[in-house]
Amino acid sequence: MRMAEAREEPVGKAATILHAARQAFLASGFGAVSMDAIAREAAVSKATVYAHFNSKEALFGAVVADVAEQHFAGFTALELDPHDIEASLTTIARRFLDLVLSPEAIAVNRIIIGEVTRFPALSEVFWQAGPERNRIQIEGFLRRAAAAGSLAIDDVRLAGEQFRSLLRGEIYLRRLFGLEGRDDPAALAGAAARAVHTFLRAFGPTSS
Amino acid sequence: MRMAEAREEPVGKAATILHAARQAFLASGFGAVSMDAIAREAAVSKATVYAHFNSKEALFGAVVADVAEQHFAGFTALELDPHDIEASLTTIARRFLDLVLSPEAIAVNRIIIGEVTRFPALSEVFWQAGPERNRIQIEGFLRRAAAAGSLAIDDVRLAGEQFRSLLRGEIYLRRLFGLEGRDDPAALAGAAARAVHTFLRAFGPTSS
DNA sequence: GTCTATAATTGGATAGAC
DNA sequence: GTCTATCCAATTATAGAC
Repeated sequence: MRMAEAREEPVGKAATILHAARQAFLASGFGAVSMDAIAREAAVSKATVYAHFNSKEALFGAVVADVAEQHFAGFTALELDPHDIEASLTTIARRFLDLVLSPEAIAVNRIIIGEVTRFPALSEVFWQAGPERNRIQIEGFLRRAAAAGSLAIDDVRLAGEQFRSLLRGEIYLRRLFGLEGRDDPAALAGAAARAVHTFLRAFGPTSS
Repeated sequence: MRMAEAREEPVGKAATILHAARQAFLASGFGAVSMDAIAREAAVSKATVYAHFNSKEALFGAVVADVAEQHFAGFTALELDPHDIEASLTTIARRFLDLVLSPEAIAVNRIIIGEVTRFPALSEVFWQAGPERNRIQIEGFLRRAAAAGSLAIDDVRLAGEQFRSLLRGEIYLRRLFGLEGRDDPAALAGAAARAVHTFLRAFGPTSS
């Protein structure tokens, strides 16, 4: 039985190459990064890169799968109290925004969107590993909250989609377009609060 | 005084080249398109392309500016009646979705997002020509509706942002990721109706 | 301005030694 | 598996004739 590999200091050439490729692709996209640059960054020869990954496309796919799997795995809403609706929604909101607005998530979104015509399959992989998981977690909570009488929801799927849409807001798009940098945590909390506020105006127990 | 140039059949080599480049870039992105391909498509030599545009980057920039300017120019909400709130919001909603979900808009979004690290300035150009215009039009209507007592809005800017976010919903993201094709108009109308419905639950005159 | 032909470079991928 | 050296195709950009 082995320990899990460290995240910061990759062990082995394959991990080193994957790590270097990840940095490079997330920073510059697919087209602007050369295999030479990746090999240089990983401090190995190009032949070694090809010994582990058959092509640039394959390496790119491995990076996307790696990022998606690792980055979105932790999102959960299981332990939240459906009776304390505002606090629970606010917690979900902050977790969601922390995740989707993180520089790494934005970078992955960018390259997948930009290369969707060249790698249509990657979108599907990413969507299942990322947004779908978030959706299921959030819908689970909304369902429990509706059952507890904390929310007046007919269509849980729709309400969940609208909640996530309110959360993303304009800031997510502006980040994708590179129009603003990293928010301070206070701004993020404010965005979460405004989305929760409006969501509760529409779906709160007293609204219908 | 000359007539405006026809849109379908570009007049002159420069326009022909721009047209061909537009088709190619929108279909495949920046990196996957070669100047050879553009010259071939435009039925001119590569030297002629370079006679009109100094570089591939410059040609790309011209395409983005052209698309942004032309595509978003027509969005307006000026003539809508703030007293017939549901109908007016629904009209805005359909126009907005028609625009932002159109294949051409999705394609432009994709290439700008994908190349944002290589062409940071293009995002700004596009944002001003597109989303900002939509925002201003929609806020103008919301302000009139709030003044008329048709909506209960404190912060017009926020309400407008949330309305647009509800409209984009999941479908906009799924389009960006290439996960679904062109909607039939009925589905689009349904998405508009659901967003308006929720918006009115939150901001309608009876809700607060 | 427009063409043909070509320069100059880059970049993905591999051969062969160790 | 790993390296050095190299091949080969594609691509941006330009020279020079008309």
